[in-house]
Amino acid sequence: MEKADKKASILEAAERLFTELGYEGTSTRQIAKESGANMSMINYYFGSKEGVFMEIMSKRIFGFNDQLLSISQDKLSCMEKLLKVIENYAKRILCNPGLHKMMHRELTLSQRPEMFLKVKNSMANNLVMIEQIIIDGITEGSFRPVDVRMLIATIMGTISNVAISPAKITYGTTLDINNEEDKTIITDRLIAHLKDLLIVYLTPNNDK
Amino acid sequence: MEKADKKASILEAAERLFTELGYEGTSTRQIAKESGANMSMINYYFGSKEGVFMEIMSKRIFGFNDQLLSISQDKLSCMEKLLKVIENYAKRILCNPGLHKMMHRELTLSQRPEMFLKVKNSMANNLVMIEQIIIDGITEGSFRPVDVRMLIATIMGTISNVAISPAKITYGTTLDINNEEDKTIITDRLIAHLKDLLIVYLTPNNDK
DNA sequence: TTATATTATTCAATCGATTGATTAATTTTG
DNA sequence: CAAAATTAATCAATCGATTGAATAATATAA
Repeated sequence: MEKADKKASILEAAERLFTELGYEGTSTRQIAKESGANMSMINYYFGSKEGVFMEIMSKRIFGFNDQLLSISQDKLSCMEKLLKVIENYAKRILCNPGLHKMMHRELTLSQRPEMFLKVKNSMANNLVMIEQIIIDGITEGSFRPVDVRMLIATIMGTISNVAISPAKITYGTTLDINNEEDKTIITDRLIAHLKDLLIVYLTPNNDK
Repeated sequence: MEKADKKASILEAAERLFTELGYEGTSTRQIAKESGANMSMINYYFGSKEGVFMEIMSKRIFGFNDQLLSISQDKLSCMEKLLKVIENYAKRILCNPGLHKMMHRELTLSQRPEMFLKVKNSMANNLVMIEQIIIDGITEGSFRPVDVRMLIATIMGTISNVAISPAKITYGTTLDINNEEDKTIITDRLIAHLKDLLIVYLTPNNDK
């Protein structure tokens, strides 16, 4: 096996194990076994177990932020911007729920400060961008005045909840987010719901 | 130190450590050290490390379900029921965010099936009760027809997001959920937001 | 009550197993 | 050949758990 293959297979196995069992719950021996590599190869390529973890998370988180930025600069109405950003955000999280689970766990642990900061900053980036769109909408009068931070908690919380909750709990009866076909259905349903919710909630009331 | 004290101090230290460092990230030696107990006392009282964990979670989860049931049987309108249930649910989660973090982590791990089931069932219980209230409201025409499961994801996701997200990320600038005074403010703000959101979103549109 | 038996609690010491990491030797590659 | 890649063997440290003995508390018997 060539170098690139072995390195990739370690990352692949490690990501799957970290996702399922958590960082502490995964041993380097498991990673080696599942990837078909010798234990020493982990330290040879990544320096340490934490090095593998950092590489996985860094690679995944990278690009997670830049993509949304362009949308917020498009010539669209605030509502169009908001819906588009959320759609992208939801798709990106649901296409890899395992990573989101991992990020969420890191966010609730005080074990690895460096990783905590990385995840926190990644999330904060998305937050401020969404915040700015909503504030703009309220300022120009196209949005009702609302508790912006709490609304963002609703947006991110909804997406997160769908991504994390066990199959068959969140969504109807038989859908399973781990099934590729169902995943598309769930994603569309989530986006449709968020659009409906935000349009109804943010559109100023004409009755008054 | 008397028996009850020692047993309690082990549980107390363990809960704090499990919350901060996760189950795998906490060693029995740490628990013993922080609680001032001998290591073997952990096994003497709880059988194993997992026994301590189960006891903590069981005690906390117990009662989390029954309390909401009475509300759903009160003589209230669907909207009043829904808002009351959510208020109770939010308060209960925010009064102990650490426990919620722990439950959430267990929900994303496939390490301890028994614990996973316990947490899952606890959440599912709350879910079906909220679901029934919303379905009733839609059936009798006092609620708009909506994607019920997705709306529940929004409700639970919002509360969860506020409970889990690091201080100063979710809510404004200086509020910290670990500060007892701020916690009240945040809880009230969250409840007010959810009430506003649900009333606006679920109230049938008179324009049409 | 007092002496004895039983049970519950606490302790230091240590168990075998596993952890992440390193070494030195070997193979593969260019 | 030399450099890079891979291996088996091993390291000290720590893991959760158990041991047997000592102490404290309680119950029983006289």
